[in-house]
Amino acid sequence: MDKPEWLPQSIRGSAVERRLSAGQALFTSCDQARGIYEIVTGKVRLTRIDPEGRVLVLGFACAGDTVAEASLFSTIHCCTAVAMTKSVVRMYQKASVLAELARNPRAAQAYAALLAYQVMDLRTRLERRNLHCARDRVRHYLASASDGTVVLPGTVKDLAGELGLSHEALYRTLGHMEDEGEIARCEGTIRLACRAHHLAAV
Amino acid sequence: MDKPEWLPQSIRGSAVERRLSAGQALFTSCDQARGIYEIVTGKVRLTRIDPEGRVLVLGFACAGDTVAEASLFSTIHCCTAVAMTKSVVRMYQKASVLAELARNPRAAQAYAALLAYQVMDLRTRLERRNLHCARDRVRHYLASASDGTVVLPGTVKDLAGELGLSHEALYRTLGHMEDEGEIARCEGTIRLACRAHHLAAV
DNA sequence: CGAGTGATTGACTTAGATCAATGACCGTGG
DNA sequence: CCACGGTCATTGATCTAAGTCAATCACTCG
Repeated sequence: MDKPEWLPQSIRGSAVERRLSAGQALFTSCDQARGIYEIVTGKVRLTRIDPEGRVLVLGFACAGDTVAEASLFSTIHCCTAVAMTKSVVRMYQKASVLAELARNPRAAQAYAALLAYQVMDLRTRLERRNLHCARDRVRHYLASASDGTVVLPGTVKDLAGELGLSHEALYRTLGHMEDEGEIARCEGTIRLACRAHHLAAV
Repeated sequence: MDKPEWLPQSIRGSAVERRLSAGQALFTSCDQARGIYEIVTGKVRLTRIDPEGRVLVLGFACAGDTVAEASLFSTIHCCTAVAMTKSVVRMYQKASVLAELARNPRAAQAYAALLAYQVMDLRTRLERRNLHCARDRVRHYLASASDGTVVLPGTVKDLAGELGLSHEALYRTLGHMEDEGEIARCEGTIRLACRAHHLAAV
């Protein structure tokens, strides 16, 4: 889910490559956690399926990202990873990563920093779920974009899962926000209109 | 938020103690993160206030727990910690903790494990927010109790914040579940009724 | 003994879930 | 090369669970 700078070159050699076709699962919820994965090429979607059958999007991993970092200390995976496109991944055995972390304090600290970042990110997402109005959730999501432009990592439907909205509700909300000039959409990207323009439209 | 077994005895000495009265803030959102805190006695509530002014309960820390572990890699706190009762806390300077982690691989690994656990916990909470029906969220929350009995760490109102419900909705839901025999409540604890009994009531 | 807060219940309103239908697009296999 | 099945994007209509406003009672803390 984030840059694997913390993975020292030294254990790269022990990794096993695996290729996936679009739609193929890398691992699914409750599978044995055998190690962590680095995405070499392609894109992987992380999800959980709730008891109701609803999809919770946990995130996306692109080339260079690692997934299942937190599974290092767990025997099973708690989410499902599915390749969105034809992808190549590298698996690092749990044992060798743990050994490396024990040996290399710099790597251990970088790994801890990565996890700390994820904790903060998850808290932000939890905070977003606390907003009751669909539009506020979208605004909160867009607020993370420093330059006012967000490139959607997945489909709009995926975004709906991430925001905890039905896809219909999200389509409508985006539509309204566009009508009112608050945002502009174009090919999988959303641009926040400058404040002045938006205020003018209201 | 969790047991500080990872805090090596060696840096305990450098800690600074501070005492708080009930309702007093240990730190608030956007404060400079100076270190991590261990709760010696008392109880602390971690919250975030969303843009709407709504309270998101991030968790509670009791004697022995540490808070703000993830702030070790951040310059500011992203949440607010308020003492729920008269409390005593110990602060460990950021620099000395980081130095210790760099020196002591065992501590670093334990710290990483703690963060990994938090990541999984947060994902579970996010998953809970994906449930749309109040009752399902309550069930999901209670499901984490292995023995079917949950001792509420805070007030029912706090639980409402944790579950992302208005307190009224939660009171009503708990009331209905109790009426139907699905749960039993007593002095801040909730007991899941045995399945047979519940089914009989329906 | 008031002030403040939690717990609880009632009445009303609404945002969003749900069900449903349509058009666009895409990869695939005959 | 094209028909077909699948998914995404979009919009409409309907319904309901939960939010909001409001009032009351119990309790605790100076």
